[in-house]
Amino acid sequence: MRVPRHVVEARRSRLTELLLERGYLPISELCEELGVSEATARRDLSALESEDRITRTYGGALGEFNATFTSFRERLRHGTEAKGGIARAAAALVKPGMKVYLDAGTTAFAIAQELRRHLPERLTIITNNLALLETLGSLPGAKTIVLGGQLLERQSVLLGNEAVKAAAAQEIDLAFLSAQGMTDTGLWNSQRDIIRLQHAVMKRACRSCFCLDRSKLGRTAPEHLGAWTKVGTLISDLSLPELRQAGITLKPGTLLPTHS
Amino acid sequence: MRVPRHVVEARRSRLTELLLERGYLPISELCEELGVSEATARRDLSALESEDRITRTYGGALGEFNATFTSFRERLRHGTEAKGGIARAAAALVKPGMKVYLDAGTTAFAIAQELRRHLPERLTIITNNLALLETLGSLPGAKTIVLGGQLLERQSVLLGNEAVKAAAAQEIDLAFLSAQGMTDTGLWNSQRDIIRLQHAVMKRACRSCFCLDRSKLGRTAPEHLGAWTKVGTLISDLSLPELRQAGITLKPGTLLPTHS
DNA sequence: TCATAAATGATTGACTTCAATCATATCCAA
DNA sequence: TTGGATATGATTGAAGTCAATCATTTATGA
Repeated sequence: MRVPRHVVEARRSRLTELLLERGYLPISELCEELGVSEATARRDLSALESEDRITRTYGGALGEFNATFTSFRERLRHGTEAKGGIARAAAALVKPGMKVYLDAGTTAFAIAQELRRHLPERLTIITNNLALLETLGSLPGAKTIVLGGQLLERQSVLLGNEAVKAAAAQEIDLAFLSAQGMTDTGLWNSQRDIIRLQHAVMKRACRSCFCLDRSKLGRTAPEHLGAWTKVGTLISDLSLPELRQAGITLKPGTLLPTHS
Repeated sequence: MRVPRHVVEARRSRLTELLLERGYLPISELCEELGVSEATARRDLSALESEDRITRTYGGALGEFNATFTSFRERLRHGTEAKGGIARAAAALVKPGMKVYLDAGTTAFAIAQELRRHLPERLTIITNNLALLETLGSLPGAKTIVLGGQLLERQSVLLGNEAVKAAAAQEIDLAFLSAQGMTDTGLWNSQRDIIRLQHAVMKRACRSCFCLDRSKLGRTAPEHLGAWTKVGTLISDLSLPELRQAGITLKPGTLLPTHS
């Protein structure tokens, strides 16, 4: 029997809420919870999936909550070859007892996963990258510090004055930073707030390593992060000749290549 | 053909890694990723499930990642009747443009969900409760600030000196706080670091509301949070006579009852 | 070295999920 | 008020999932 449109919408909202709260629900529980037949529950799931509000699985569904996280991890899987090499080279620099800063972005995520594999003792990890916390929270014997700041809706990162101020009070042995582009004039990033935080971190770090794969070469972004003279270490799958061809000359010892 | 034990363990570790990265995977993809038959994949899933390292679903499996979150949300669902009332009463105090602090714990989660339903304009939410961020990140027009601090593994909350320092720099209109127990001598909480942060928040807040349901009455915890004279507002499903019977007398106007 | 235990893949049958179809009831707009 | 559109539940057959069983292969320990 047909039912008013707003009732359908309300039920579907409730369904997404339920999935958001519970993470995963099998069809049978959805029917019970919503008081509808399986056929209707499936129809709701189809509708919501085509609006990208949930993710269907065989036998049930996942809340968008999971979708955001998996999409983030999905993004990570793409540049895997290059990013994996960069992450391994970066993680090899980390020694027991160090205080390590990890930037926003998927490269930092790859480094964190690498650290989980080969975990040095008494590590302190400092970051504002919320996507890392699920990974890092379960590291035994490691200490994780979040700088704080304002939550950026789309990206899962904290920025702003609070973040800059907190960074200025830290001691950092090794900072892994990323950027959106590199040209002959230096490094580029998308947002002024990200760059402000990166500057604050660089000022407090004994060593700053920028991690950029070859897809960033020749690209710019709205904001200029800094000239090459300010870069202490560049970890990349690019070679010195490739960089020189793009007009980038580095001081010797600056480039840390990835061996894959 | 039998295979060495360490190979099996390695594959199962890899399986949990995969699920942690992807959130959900159907059996077919698991077989492909791991290079084993369905039968073996299922056996691995059974083994890992009995060790509580993953969650099986019909047709696939979820990473423990989801399990932690759902368990948190599961916990929330239990005290629902009381907590829901408290959350509604609390959310009713929030007016447009306010800066609101939300504490650790499931009560704050309930308040955040309530705020999502009826969202005042230009809200600023300040918190160290990471479990809230997924909920709050999607609130349109609201600003979310995280204080920062050290990540506590079990609880998804940030504490320590960084948190206290950051709290001291905030302006807060309304703070919603919780505690683990209440007796005639005042409020109790489990950890010194939590209490230090709560004190710092109370010092900066125009109004501090403690949210405790009746299950907390008469219970103590390792650390004393403060005497009743310091409590500005108590939101609870308890009545004044019930409190008096437990030896607790409040200044008039302190108790904000829940009407369910 | 040998016997036992363990891991694997294939197969089977019971059970579940799913999309499509259909009849029915009710809404919504003309 | 009326006719078409739409939501719903039941049914059905195809496809998928799952646990149990069995034969085979190989690690492991005595």
